[in-house]
Amino acid sequence: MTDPRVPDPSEQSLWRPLRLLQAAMDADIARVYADGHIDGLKPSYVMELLRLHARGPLTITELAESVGRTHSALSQKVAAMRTAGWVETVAGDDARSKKVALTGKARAVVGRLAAEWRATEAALADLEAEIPYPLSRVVTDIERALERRSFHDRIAEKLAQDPAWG
Amino acid sequence: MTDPRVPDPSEQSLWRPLRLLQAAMDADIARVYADGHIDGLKPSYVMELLRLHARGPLTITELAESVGRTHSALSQKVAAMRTAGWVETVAGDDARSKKVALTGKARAVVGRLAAEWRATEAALADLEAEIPYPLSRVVTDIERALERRSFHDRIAEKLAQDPAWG
DNA sequence: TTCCGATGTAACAGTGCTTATATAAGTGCT
DNA sequence: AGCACTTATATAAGCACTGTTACATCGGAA
Repeated sequence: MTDPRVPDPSEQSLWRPLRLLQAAMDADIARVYADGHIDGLKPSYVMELLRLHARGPLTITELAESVGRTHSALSQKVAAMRTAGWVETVAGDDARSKKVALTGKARAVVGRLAAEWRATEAALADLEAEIPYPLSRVVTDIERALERRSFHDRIAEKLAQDPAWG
Repeated sequence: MTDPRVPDPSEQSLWRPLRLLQAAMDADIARVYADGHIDGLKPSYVMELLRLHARGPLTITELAESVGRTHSALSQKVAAMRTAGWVETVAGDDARSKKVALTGKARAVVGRLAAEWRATEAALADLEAEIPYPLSRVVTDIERALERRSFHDRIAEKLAQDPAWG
């Protein structure tokens, strides 16, 4: 029952450690947010808040396009953020488009969010400096390799060579 | 309004490319499954099917423990897989525990799933060989660095140094 | 007036969990 | 045997999150 040709996902060689590492780092980032405990702020709002802070008031449509979602999805998210008191709608260029702007409450905490963000980036940069070959270079190495031949095509080729296939 | 001290997540330096890369590779793996178009097989079932194939019939509780979920969660997943015709319940060691086993239909396709899995691993191994410094070494490098000091602590330290904090 | 553009909202889909409860079967004690 | 307790599984109900489609509204432009 332990056929070596039958891979057991639990023993996965490469993909899994990478995922675990990334999940662990994500969890640590989440812990940082939790440490700072900003009351009622959902982590999923942070990106929008920082973007509004960096770019100033944006319309729903602009926000939607910047994250590749429908206006409806963003409208709902913004509505939730408004209910939670993080954003408010101000008059836009004409009366049909409104701009989403940070509230005072949001402005009071966005500095800390930005600091957390910078700290995460800085920690990552330090981590990079500490290892022999920077992660960012590996990423671009891989990206270049995948430009030459996509991951999908590589898998398909291996598959075609596998006698158990077809 | 474009304060350089205010990070805009859309311009994120390091984390984002890594996520995008991983998402792109995930999407390619999903495409491989879609190519093979095994009717009605949800990608989320693949792991369990391969595990059952590799290890033989397992109880719900064993499956639950192996993925770190409650038995209830697994019971529901197994029920769905049973409805879809991928697994059946066979008698276990005593009458209260049942073992989850692959059906003939599942056995007919699990060879292909295993081949896809192997192909993905092989493609990954080739990709590794193609880049100057293997991803797996970077992963262990980072793991070792994080053993010395956790990512959380690194971020917290950076945060403490940030005048905008507090 | 008619249409478009921007937004809001209702209804719902789907994944993947959780808690609490139900049912049944084994185990140990008296 | 009768009882309490534990183990294994099933199921009901619901939540959190995230997203979708379809429709409604309202202001501006031609």
